[in-house]
Amino acid sequence: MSASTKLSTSVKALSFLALENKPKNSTEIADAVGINASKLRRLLSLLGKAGIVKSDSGMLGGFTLNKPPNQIHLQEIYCAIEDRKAFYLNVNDDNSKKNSHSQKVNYFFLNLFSDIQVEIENKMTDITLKNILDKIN
Amino acid sequence: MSASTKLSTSVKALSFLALENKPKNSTEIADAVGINASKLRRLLSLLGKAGIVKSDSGMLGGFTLNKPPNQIHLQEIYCAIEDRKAFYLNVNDDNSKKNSHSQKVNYFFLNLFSDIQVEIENKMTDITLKNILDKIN
DNA sequence: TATAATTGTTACTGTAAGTGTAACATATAT
DNA sequence: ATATATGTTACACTTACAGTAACAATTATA
Repeated sequence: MSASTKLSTSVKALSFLALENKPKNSTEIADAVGINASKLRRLLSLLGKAGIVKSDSGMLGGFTLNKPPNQIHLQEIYCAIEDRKAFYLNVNDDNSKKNSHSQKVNYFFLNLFSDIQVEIENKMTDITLKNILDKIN
Repeated sequence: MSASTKLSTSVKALSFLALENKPKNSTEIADAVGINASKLRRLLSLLGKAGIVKSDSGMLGGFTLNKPPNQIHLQEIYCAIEDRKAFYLNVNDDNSKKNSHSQKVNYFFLNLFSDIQVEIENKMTDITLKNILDKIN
């Protein structure tokens, strides 16, 4: 899954949990979201480690939100599921010697891409799960 | 090659042409940029179709810039080498039924990603090859 | 005209990455 | 005990990608 697909899938799952407001197992969530249950558990496991969802094993187990939707920011969802910076953009610097022209162009783009990433992160920090729920209902 | 790598590779090649200011064949450019010549020709071919470089076959052939560096915008380089919108971000909408919750979340993200893309495009429209050359020298 | 050098495109091969599923150890309520 | 969860690993399958090579078409030059 691409980073952006992971993000939208996570939000689908989280908003489902927000609306249901009781423990839901991976099969139920997977059905609602339209994704394989095993794959979803891998995603929810990451969200759990970040403290966004709570999970319980056993017969009455399942997943629930670990905090209210207005305290869950898009940015933290992204950071939970992706180790790289938001929407990482890369340059090819394999063959560039020190101080070469190639390397300087690389630096230019790394700076540019870094600026873009900061803007994206700022945008995502301003959006909470509650914002999204309000908007789509 | 990822979209962002294609872009930086293209700029490396174009800035090499700008500095040399005479026809250069694919082997020379490829050596300077650190990429396979055949691969580079595929990229330059796209830049040629967009009118950014001029190419000539034959013994005295090669590639030259088709307009001055201050008239070559990052945005048009990107459009030449990539058919999709700048840094396309996708959502998974395979299993979403009409008006379903899933689909609404998809729409939310499509809008968000579209906003981000517009911002990136604006940023790239403001940057010319000459800007880059001035900055890195 | 023959030749050498070049672009533009296609094809191919090996490798890496991604997808979807299954399996199973661990945990827990009844 | 048993049934039902999660969390993680493994695996087969497919897709995508990278790098290279090959070659027709084009063009200057002897």
